[in-house]
Amino acid sequence: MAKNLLIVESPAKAKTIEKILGEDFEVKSCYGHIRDLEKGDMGIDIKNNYAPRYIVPDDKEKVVKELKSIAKKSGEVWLATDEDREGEAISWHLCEVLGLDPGTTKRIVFHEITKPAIQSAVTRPRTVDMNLVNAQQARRILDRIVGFELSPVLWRKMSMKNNLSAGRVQSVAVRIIAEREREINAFVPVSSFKIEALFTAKDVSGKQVTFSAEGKKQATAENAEAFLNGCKGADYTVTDIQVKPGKKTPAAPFTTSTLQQEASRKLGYSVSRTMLLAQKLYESGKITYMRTDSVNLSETAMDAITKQIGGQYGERYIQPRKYKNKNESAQEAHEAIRPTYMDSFTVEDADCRRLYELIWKRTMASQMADAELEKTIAKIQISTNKEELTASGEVLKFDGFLKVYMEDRDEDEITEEDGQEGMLPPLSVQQKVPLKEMKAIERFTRPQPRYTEASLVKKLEELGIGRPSTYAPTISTILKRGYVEKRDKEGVKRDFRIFRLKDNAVEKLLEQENTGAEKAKLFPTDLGLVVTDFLKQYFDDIMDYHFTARIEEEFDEVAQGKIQWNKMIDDFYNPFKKDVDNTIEKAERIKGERELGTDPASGKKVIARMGRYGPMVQIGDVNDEEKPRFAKLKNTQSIETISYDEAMELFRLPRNLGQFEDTDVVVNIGRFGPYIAHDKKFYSLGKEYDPYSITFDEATPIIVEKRAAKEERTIKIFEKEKIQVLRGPYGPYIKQGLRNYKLPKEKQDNAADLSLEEVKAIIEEVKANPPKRVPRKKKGS
DNA sequence: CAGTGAGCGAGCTTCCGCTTGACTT
Repeated sequence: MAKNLLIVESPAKAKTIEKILGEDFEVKSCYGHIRDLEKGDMGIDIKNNYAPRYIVPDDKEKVVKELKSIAKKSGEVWLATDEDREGEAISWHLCEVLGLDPGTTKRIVFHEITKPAIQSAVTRPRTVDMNLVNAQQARRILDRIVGFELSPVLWRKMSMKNNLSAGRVQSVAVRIIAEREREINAFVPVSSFKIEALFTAKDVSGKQVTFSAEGKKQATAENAEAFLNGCKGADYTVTDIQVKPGKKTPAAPFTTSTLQQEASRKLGYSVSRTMLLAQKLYESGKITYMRTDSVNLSETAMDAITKQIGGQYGERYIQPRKYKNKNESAQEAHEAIRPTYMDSFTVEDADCRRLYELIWKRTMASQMADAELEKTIAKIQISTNKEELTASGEVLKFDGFLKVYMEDRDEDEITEEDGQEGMLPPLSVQQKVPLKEMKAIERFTRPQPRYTEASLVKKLEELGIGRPSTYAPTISTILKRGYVEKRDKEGVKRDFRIFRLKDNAVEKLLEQENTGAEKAKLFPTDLGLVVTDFLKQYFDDIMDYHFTARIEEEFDEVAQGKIQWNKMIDDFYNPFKKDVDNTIEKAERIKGERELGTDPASGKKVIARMGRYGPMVQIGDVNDEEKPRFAKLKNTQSIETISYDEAMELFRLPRNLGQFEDTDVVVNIGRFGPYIAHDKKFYSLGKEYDPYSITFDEATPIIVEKRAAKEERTIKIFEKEKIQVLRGPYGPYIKQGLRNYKLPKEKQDNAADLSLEEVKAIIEEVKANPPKRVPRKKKGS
């Protein structure tokens, strides 16, 4: 009898399942979605109730062809795609493509790749849930409409020629970054004074040790100084000691987003790097599936984990726990990310190994006992006034899960108290403690930190925007479009005041700290800011942080069969399309203009704005008789923050340094950075030169040197035909216009002897058989 | 490669969500 064909989404999964199911089944993978909306005309027949037009994309034809031929030879076809909206749709598309009846074809689901789960699934097949499929179609069609209607609006209204884009997910992601940047720009730090006293006491072994206590924060320098003066000559007495037990609880096993966050915090991996390494671990059978929003662990996994904990650390460390998802939008088609085998430790590649160890530890910790603490709080009375000081200490009584793993926190979650609590020496009530010194230290409030890739993912997940499979690609998209940049920012020095009480005298000190430094953070570009403002102005609902959550509710209703998907889309489309048409008709071109002041020389306005080639400053108006002056912003500058003085500085270019060999030497910044123009030729300036200050005497040697270097590279020139034979890093080559042509091996040695005819023949030859290139990827990765 | 800063308007770009693949300067 012919084997049955079982189709799953992932090939690695197919292999495992085939082993479990044995002889009766051949298990194949469809590699995710096999059909998508056609690109032309949105792929949707709007007038015909939004009927979708599906095609099999080029890169899926091979898979579909193979599945068709196997299906033909097989007994029954079983569909075992993931149990979520997308998985259900994939099953339906498979029916359509393979000519199966969705009403009778067997559909099975499981949340974990374990023998019992799969064997029991096979005993309870169902059929494709068309309501769920329709919810997916609605999701797909809405995203297509939003993306393919909004993007062209940007093409029309932006002067920049880049292939701009907008969408339900990416545009909100950019908005998050943009708004954080503006919060930071608008932030005014407020200072206050933290009171910190150092005392001495004997520890258990009788040795004198120092411990610290805190007082009430003082709002102003005057208050702080007065407080310290008020403590002169005081005695300090312990009045109360409280000892409280405390505990710490382990974090849930990893999902895609929490793995990305921890790998970023602990290992410094970018989101896409984490996914690449996790993919490798998954393919080599080391971990379970890495694109998941579930924190659930299978029964078999729980057994293996507790067994491992018991063997390695002892029974006391075991505490089995079931975790529940907080996230409402979670679809939980898979397990949490965990090692497939808890007793497996060999991972070859070092980067993979670090990620694997992180996953292993987190998984172990999730089933381990709480850490037990003892927290001590001592109150210390000041004899000269009513205020009191508080000393607190923490002692770990039982390490529990901390033996293995402790989750890191993001910057914005770290409070002032963190890291303060050390050990306290044994103290008793009525004990007098001698003061070493007391300080009032000025501290400033801080704005929220900029987002890292991983903290952006966290935010998106909280808002229910995007899915585990799209977090990394979304970040790539907004970086690639130039809406956002990932970079460091240097901090600035800031003075802060300290008052110190020591030996009954108060003195004032001034110290410096570094503030505002950022590493590998996401910054919006001017393009990102301007596009966000525009979309918010005209498409407020799409840009709303809760838009996705709201339509998800409607998709759920479609999935429950409460509403028709085309009705839902129709309700969305009509008002949306009106907004699109209205915007195209009425909205001005996007300029992001900002007035900076008046140019004293001409009396004309100085403005910063978006130009065709990016952010720029301009003196005068295009409608003036005299043409306006233009200058490009530097990479680190922004329309929003550039000052008048900085703008005027930019107009110092181009600078004419004087005459060399009877022609002008001009310094400017062009498309490819700073350069010297001389005698109709261009010479790039290296980083070591500043175009604003380079002198004539520095510039001329550069011209001479670069000219000589170029001559050395030139083998032969056919002036009339504008063809050059040049010496490059990979050997001699021919250059005609913008294109380069590689010389065939046998002609490389005597390139200088080439005739015009030979050169032309080579060009024709290369043109006829162009060297194969790596195909351009559609999405950044 | 390097002036520009808007627009002739040929024909093109673009979305989100599933999955992995692969050959060349």
